[in-house]
Formats: sequence, C-alpha cells, structure tokens
Amino acid sequence: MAASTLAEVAKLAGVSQATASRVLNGSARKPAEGIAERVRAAAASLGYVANAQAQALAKSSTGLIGLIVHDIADPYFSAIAQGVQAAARQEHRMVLLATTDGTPASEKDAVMAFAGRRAESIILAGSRSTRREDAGANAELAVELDRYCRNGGRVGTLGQPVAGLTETGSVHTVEIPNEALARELALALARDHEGPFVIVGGPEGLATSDDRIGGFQQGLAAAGRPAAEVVHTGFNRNGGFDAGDGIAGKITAAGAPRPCIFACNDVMAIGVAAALREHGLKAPRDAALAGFDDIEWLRDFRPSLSTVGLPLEDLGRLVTLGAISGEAGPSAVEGAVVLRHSTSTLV
Amino acid sequence: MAASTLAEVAKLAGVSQATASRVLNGSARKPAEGIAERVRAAAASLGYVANAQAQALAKSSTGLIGLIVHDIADPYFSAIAQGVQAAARQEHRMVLLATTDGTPASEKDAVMAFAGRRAESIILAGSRSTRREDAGANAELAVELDRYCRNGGRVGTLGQPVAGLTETGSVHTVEIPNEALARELALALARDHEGPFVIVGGPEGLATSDDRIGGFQQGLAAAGRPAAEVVHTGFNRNGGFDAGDGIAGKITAAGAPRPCIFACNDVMAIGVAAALREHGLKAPRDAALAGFDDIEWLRDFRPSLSTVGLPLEDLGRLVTLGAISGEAGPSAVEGAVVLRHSTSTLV
DNA sequence: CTGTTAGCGCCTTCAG
DNA sequence: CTGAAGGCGCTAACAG
Repeated sequence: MAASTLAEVAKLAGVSQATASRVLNGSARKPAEGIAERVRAAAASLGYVANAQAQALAKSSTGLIGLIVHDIADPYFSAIAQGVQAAARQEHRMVLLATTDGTPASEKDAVMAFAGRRAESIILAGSRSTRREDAGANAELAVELDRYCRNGGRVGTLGQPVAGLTETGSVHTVEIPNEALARELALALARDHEGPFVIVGGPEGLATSDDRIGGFQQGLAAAGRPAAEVVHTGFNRNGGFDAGDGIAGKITAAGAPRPCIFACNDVMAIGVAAALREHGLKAPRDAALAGFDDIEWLRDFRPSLSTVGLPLEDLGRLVTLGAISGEAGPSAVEGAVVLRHSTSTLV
Repeated sequence: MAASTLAEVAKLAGVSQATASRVLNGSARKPAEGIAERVRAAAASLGYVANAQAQALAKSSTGLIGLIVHDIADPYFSAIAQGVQAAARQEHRMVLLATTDGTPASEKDAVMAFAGRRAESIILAGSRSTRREDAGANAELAVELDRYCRNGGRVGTLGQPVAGLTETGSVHTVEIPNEALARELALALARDHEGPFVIVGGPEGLATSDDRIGGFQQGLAAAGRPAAEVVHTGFNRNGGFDAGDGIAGKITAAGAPRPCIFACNDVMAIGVAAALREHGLKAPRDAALAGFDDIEWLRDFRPSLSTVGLPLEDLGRLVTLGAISGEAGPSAVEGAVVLRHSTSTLV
C-alpha cells in the first residue's frame, strides 16, 4: 500500500507540507487560490489519496464506527445494518462489521478489535444473553466496554442495555418494547382465539426472546387466559421448524383443540409453518400462527403472517446517530401489532 | 480515544518500548519470560489495547478489507457478506462495509474511501453496469481501481470483471456462470412447458440481469422455441411486482395461453407471484414461474420456487480469499437448476 | 536479549 | 499567509 504522500505532493507543488495539507484536507484557513490550484494539480497528477490511518493518528479521530451483529445474513440484522450504514454515511463515517456467534465472549472479542482500531462508537445490535453460563463472559464484555467508554468511546445498544456497565454516560440504548408489544399481540390474539396458546421461543436466557415470551404471557393473563406452554428452541428458522414439528404431532392427536402459536420472531414462525405443512397442516386452518419483527422479505408469504412490526432500519439509524452524537440514556422506538391472515378466524 | 500507550506500559514495566512491543504484539523474537511477565502485567493493569492505526502506519499493512455491496438488506448481498466476513475473520482481517446505490459513481466513491483507509483488498460484490450513461463513471471507477492496484491493493470481483481495468494482475474475479445456468434453466423449462415464455429482468445494462436474459434466450433457441418477450424493470421485489402486474393482465385476457415467467432473481420472482396473486392468479396453475439465486429465506415460500441455486456464502468466501492471497485471474463456482413446484405441470 | 534511533504520513502549534 | 518543527503510537533496523 505505497501510495504517494503529502510530502511528495508538496514537493511537486513547490510548497510546504503544511500548505498542501491545508488545501487538500479540510482546514479552517485556506491558502491563496493560486497556490491552492498548484497543490490540487500536483495531487491529481500523483493520484494522491490521503492516508486516513495517518490522519487518524495525528488528530486521534478515526471516523470509524463498529457494528456487531449475530448474523449478517439474518434479515433482521441486515435490515438494521442498512440503517446503521445509512446513518454512518450521512455522518461521514465508515462502518466496520463484525459478526459473532451470539455469545458475549465473541462479542467481547469484537469490542476489543474495534477498540484497537479506535472506532469512535460501537453498536451492539444483537440480543443480550442472561444465561447463567454466560455470566462470566458478560462481565468481561462489560469490563471491556467500560474501558472503551473511559477512553472516550461511545456505545450504542439495541433492545436491552448491556448489564454491568458503569460508564452509562456514554451508552445510548434504543429500547425495543418487546415486552409491551408482545403483550399487545397476546391481547389482540386472545380476542379472537378460543383455544390454547403455545409460545415458540429461543433458548432460555436470550433477552429478546425472554422479553417477548414474558410480555405475551402477561397479555394472556390480562385477557384472563391460562399461561401458554413454552417451547425453547433455536432462535432461527430451523428452531421454529423443530418446534413446529413437535407441535404438529399434538395438533393431529384426536380431539385436540386448535392452538394459537406465537413464534418469537418471524423467521421462526416461517419454520413453524414449514413444519406444519409437512404434516399436512396449515395456518390458520389448523393453528393460528403469529411471529414478531415483520421482516420485509417475508411479507409475501402465505398465509400472510400476523406479527409485530418493528422499524428495523430506523432502529439501526437511531442507535447509530445516538451513539455518534453521544447522547446518553435510552431512546425508544414504536412498533405495532399487525394482524394478517395467519391468525384469521374466518377459515 | 485516549487509551494508554505502549510507552506508558513500557515505563510502568521498566523496559523499553521495543521490548514491550515485542512481548505484546507478535514479534519473531520473544523476550525473556521474566520480563515478558512484567510487561503483560503492566499492560493488563493499564488496560492497554494496541492502536491498530499506529501499527498500520508503522508496518504499512492495515488488515482491512473493504466490501462494496448494492444493498446489504438484500438477502443476496447479505448472504455474500456473511461469506466475506467468515473468510476475513479466518484470515484475521476486519471488514469495512460500504453500500452504494448500485451506480459505478458511488462505487468509485467507496473505492476511494477504502483506498484512503488503506484497505488491503476491496471486494466488489454487485453487478457491473454496461449502460451507456454509466460509461463515464465506469471509466473513472476503473481508473480508481487501477490506481489502487498500482499502490499494492488487491481487488476481488463477483460475477463480472470490471471493464477497462489494466492492472488485471491484482484482480481476482469469481465468475458466476449466469449465462450458462440461465441457459440450462431455459432448457429444463422448455422440456415441460408448452406456452410462451416471458422474462422479467432488471434494467437494461445491468450485467447480471443481461447475462441471465441472454442465457435464457439461448436456451430457448436451443430448444427450438421462439425468443421470450422481455420486460425490463427494477431488479428487486417491487420491480417484479410491477412486471407481474402487467403480465397478469395479459394472462386473464380471453384465450391467452399459460405463460412461463422467468424472473431474473428470486426476489423479483416473489414480486411477480405477489402481483399474480392480487389478480387471483397463481403459479403454477395460471403461469409457470422461475427465479434465480435460490435465496435461503425464500425456500419456504409457496409455491416453492423453481430457480438456480448459487452458493452465495461460498462466493463471498472465495472472492475474499482470492483477493487476500492475491491470486490473479478468475476462479469459478458452480450452480444448479432446481425445479420445484412453481413450474410444475401437474397442476 | 535489550535498548536506542529512525521513521510510517499527517496535523498543528509556533515562528517568520 | 506560509514554512519549520514536533508529535500522534508503533515497528524495525541497528547498536550494545
């Protein structure tokens, strides 16, 4: 990576580095237009491209923002990433991307890598884990983030804040009202649905999943319904498929009532639908089915999926702008229950 | 971003910077274990995190790889990004992400930004444009990439190489056999399908789309069929929807034969299916429908979509490894026609 | 095996 | 308004 340097440009233009720097890279004081023109010509003829690393070192500001997601191929995260990218571009920042396996341990690694690169802010897009076995790694993650903040870094979190953080002054969290929305969804479904409820959630200890499960149960209780059975599985399409496979067996049992299945995200709901289909069952005829997120790519699925709409791209944009501007504290975003055909009673 | 520095660590440990550097950051020669321990202790107590910017400047190698996609929220690109990310992590690189609007002009901007950051390789994941009006921007893009290569950068391209590049020695292209596969698809469909063919493609001049259209027409010709009518529209879901809307009108016309619609990518095919549905039509009953890419998230769509499977994640992985290793020239990847229900004749 | 000395490319006071 | 000098944090040749 041996490009031409400012020194070369300056020499060619017959001026000092300082002058060349002032004309080429934004400086408060603009040199005389005659000189400026010479410098620009020299730069162009050499194909000069300022070394951002060196600039970053000199003014200790990198213009980098780090984005940590569980899986960039998951439409939930890629929609968020789109928003992050849009905000970053608008603010003249570049985004560094890291995907993790979802464990706080690998998130810690990503944070350290970003800290090493001196990213100005770090966005944690994935759900927090509250599993007992992750407690240690979570603590280490918090330590790393605290250190990062103490050194001047900003942190943006989506959904839940990171537990154990002390430098909360530089953390911006965009709260996703998972619990409240799941509660609303349950109330809406309880209105039309007679039979028992089943919740298909992610692994226990995945905060987003747990919040949605909890909220849904609250809603059921508020509607005077018994608590739903909860199936814990992978927080993805295949998890949903596995759970759906098991549920299908119960549905086909003689005399079983038609259940209402709440999958904790849309992708899982699709998995459930696929499993039901394999058993010759389909929503809403044999079971009502709802998801969460309202993933854009899934809107053309049939039966159209009842779900909770979340402005994913905005989420990414908001958390990024919040982190960049250094606004501490939480901001919030709105979602909305969307009832479609998969929970219809007009079969 | 004022973290503690190597100098501070060295002072605290009572050694020279060089020694501290040798123990903390990988060096060929390892200092005595006693000293090393002191240095590590000092680093830990200070929470030292090496400044990658400074390291990059000193050894002129950044460990950065730049990824340029049209739209990270598009499952086609996010699957590729996943592969790129995986390869990057394996090779201890970080990925910088840029999304463009798909025009060569904005791609040029991204290349310049990456060049400024001294990324060691740049991956261009999106289709090239051959539109007349993009000729100028394409040329500028080529100039920028050439300069980047001349300065030691590596370029990885997916699908088609960038036109007008002279520094081909440092460009690695993973070719996607769009034309051949589309041809195969046409042959397979012509076998079962009697009626006329319609192609729903992206805007004219989008290389990937044009290649698929061309290949499909070749296949039809080889099967002794008349050329298909081609509808040009947006290379995305909504484009497919618009085209499908128009086609639906013709299908419902009295006495019209059942057409076979080839949408140049899966997402467009979904749009077509949605539009047909709005007109009370559905595949395969009223029209056969095929896509391209075999996007994972769409496999649960019904009718299941006939398409051409592409190993998207591998594509990302391959182009990244190729670009990192500096292997010049093209490598290739295989795809396969997958016939599913949407083109079934057993209605 | 350790420490010293130069830079890497740029920005930014400070003089002139 | 311009030029000279020092420093950002680190690595890599040298010397000891």
